[in-house]
Amino acid sequence: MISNAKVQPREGYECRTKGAILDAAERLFASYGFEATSLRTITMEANANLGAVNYHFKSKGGLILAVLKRMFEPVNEKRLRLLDDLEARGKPLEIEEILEALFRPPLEIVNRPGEQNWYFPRLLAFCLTEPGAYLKPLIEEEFAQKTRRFFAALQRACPRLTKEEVRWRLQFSVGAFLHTAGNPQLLEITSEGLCRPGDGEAVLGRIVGFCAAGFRADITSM
Amino acid sequence: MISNAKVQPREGYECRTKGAILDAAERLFASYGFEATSLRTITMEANANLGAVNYHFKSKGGLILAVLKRMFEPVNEKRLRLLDDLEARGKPLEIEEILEALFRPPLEIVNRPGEQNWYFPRLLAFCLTEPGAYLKPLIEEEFAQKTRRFFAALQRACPRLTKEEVRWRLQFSVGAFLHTAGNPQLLEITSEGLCRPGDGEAVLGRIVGFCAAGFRADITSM
DNA sequence: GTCTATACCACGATAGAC
DNA sequence: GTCTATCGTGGTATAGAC
Repeated sequence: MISNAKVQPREGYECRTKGAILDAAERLFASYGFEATSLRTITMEANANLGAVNYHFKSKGGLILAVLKRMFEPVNEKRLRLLDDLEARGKPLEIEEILEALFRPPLEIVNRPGEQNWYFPRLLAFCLTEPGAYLKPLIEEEFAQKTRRFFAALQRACPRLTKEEVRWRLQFSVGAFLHTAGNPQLLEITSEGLCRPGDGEAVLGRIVGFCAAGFRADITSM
Repeated sequence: MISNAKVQPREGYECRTKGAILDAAERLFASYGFEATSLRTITMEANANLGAVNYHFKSKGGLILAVLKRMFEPVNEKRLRLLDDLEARGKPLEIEEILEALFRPPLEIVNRPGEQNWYFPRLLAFCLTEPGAYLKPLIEEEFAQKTRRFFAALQRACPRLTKEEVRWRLQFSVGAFLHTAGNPQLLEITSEGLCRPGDGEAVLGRIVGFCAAGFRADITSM
């Protein structure tokens, strides 16, 4: 309570440690997974001390959360920007356009050439099946809120469907996307080489087409 | 090499240990996840010794594999039996019928009343995003092979699509299913209570309808 | 406020006795 | 087949240096 001025790092100490840990963690998590990457490896790679993790991120779960958050923020921003652009035109949105705005940003990161970002939706898919409760705040903050606008846009694009029905189909679409983009190497195995996820643009077109058809369907069996 | 006869458990020692460990592991994995469940907890619950795990299953990964395999086998058998029944009728199969044969058995397990099997597709989804390589053999053996017949059936039901295109759409469908059935509690959060996955039959109808429409779509954007 | 050193306990694996 | 003892490594908590 006495002094919270002068919270700058002292001379010789910068807050570069925090960033270095984040960088190393992101790279290592992506290569070996959360569990297989130890804090000791991360801090060694980052030229930092083991205790610094606990100081900056409280726990390993906190570090994972910070890494994921830093990765997802720009993607979600881009998604909303694309949706803004669509809505700024003034005319009604096509289902395909909405889905493309939703799926293109993460796929673009994966297919950015020369970088090892293929793992991005993989982490996303992984964090959505992670049993630990420590990811819940991230999911709520970064996703539940952001997808709300896409949900609303889809409702407007599907006036014949109930709100509930639209939400179900959004759920199916996200699942189709994650399971495909999130496990490229798994897809190659199970499809026995038939599906090559390399060409992001083609994958995007396929998914969008598939899901849009699902949104347009009249489902009678209920 | 000398004697592999007489591999019966010694007097006072039975091989009930193996089964007890499997039972306890299945229950605990489902509740707390693979990582958060320790071998010590499992063996304590099973009234067995820590070392017994290593003896019977070689490693924790081996135990996980054995648990999953025991869970998935009856489901995959039922899937193929349903497909057999359809094909035995002699007339061409509808896309909806094939998808239902694929998705009903796992959903039935989840919705079996009075048992705590809600986690079944959860484990399935989890094991498909698990970074560790130790699940690959299971995936190949239990899934890649079994889905081959469903793939073939879908090809026959969609004569206008190329082999590759059918395989992509099967991938999307599986993703839609897993992401929905695999994380019921997550769905309730992100949909803000709008989607209640409780009624398995309704969910099945929705997913099947959604995916079947996707299979019927003419996707021009490629 | 930032970082270091260090100790602690739980975990998975293994070797060897019974 | 089963059990015990022990090892190396992991995440975490803390006291104290700068």
